[in-house]
Amino acid sequence: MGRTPRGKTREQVFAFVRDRLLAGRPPTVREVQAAFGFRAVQTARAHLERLVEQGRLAVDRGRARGYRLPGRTSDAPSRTRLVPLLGRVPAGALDEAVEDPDGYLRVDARGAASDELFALRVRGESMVGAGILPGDTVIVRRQPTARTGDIVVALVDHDATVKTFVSRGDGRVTLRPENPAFDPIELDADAVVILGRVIEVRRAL
Amino acid sequence: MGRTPRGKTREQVFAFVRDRLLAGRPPTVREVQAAFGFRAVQTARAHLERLVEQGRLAVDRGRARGYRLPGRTSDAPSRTRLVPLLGRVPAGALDEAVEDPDGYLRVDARGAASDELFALRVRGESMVGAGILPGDTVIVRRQPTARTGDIVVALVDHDATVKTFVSRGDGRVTLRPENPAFDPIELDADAVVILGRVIEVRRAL
DNA sequence: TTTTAAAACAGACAAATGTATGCTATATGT
DNA sequence: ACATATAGCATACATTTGTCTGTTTTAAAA
Repeated sequence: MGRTPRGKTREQVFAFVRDRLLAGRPPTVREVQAAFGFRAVQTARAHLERLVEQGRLAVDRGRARGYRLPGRTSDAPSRTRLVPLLGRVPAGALDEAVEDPDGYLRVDARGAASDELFALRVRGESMVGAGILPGDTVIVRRQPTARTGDIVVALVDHDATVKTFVSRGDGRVTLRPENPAFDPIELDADAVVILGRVIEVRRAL
Repeated sequence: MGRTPRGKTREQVFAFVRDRLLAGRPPTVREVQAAFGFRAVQTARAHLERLVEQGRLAVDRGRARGYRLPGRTSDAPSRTRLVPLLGRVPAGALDEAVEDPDGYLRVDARGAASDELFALRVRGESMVGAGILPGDTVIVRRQPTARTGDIVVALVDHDATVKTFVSRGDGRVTLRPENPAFDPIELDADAVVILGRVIEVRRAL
């Protein structure tokens, strides 16, 4: 009946579908219909199809709950990955820890594949000088080596720890805390076990 | 034909469904069937139902793509919102700035609606003591008031700044930098313009 | 005002999808 | 070796869901 002003309902439909998709629960056409009280399925479908025409939604034709967010828009974070948040990393069993995570974070992946990333809660104050506080979450890219100055997650005494990596010329490396109250850890270069490099820090307040 | 060892296929089915759910694309029974090459729909369904019995999956009965991860909301980023990243906030025109963002971040919203949040790049070193460094991104929940100890975004001299909010008893408030090299800002309580409270800090390395 | 396109409604059909029943084969424990 | 629960197969059916055709109403443009 053309009741609402032009395009207004459409915006609300888009917001509804987008939120459902971001929540991981794609809606059916009839769920959109019900959400807006349309008395005809086709009303909901017309809105959805128009959004597809505009490129604001994508769709798997013929599939139930087939509407999607378009793969890559310039506005939206194009490639977000789900990254496992690990409670602890017992003695090198990284792969096993990844299989049973405490949860998942959504991370804007900049070139890294999903299985290359994991997240970890920071314990202790050894990195406060670098702006990494206890309870912060660090997102780590798995890699066995590092460069001087990288902040890395390394295995020390069967526990994962966050430190600044410093390669020295004499075949030894230093894991440097960024807190004068802590002492640097020195190891043989071939004895240090690096789990990965910290690529992002997050803190909820 | 009972080919695979007990429970082994089930694990793989669970991993498959879990990954699909985390990716926001719940599978149908027949998609599970196809993914594992089962020749009968019921084979896939039996696995899924068993996982539901075990409590490892939940299900919306009768709904297409109705399998879900059980309640543990920590497992799935249940409500992620797209939050506008603002380049600058010129003199209070927050609504206009939100209309023309530099981009979007995906944020796990804990109760906050999408239009209540925005993100901002931090300039200056005034908050390094709180682990907020220049270039960090702060995610802000829009609110006009704050409590003592909150880290807020406030308008000072027509520019947005991040400071710790301290309410004093005498009708004045202090915006406190967390860096001894900076001086606190004192204002009348009714003169301070608070744009919102910082709820998350992110730093890309 | 007239015209036009968008918004909404109504009913129907077909495909996708969840569900059920009965059967066979095999791994596993006793 | 035997019993048994599990894994898997085949087929059918009911519901959900995507899709289509046609009509009516109304906001916005001409």
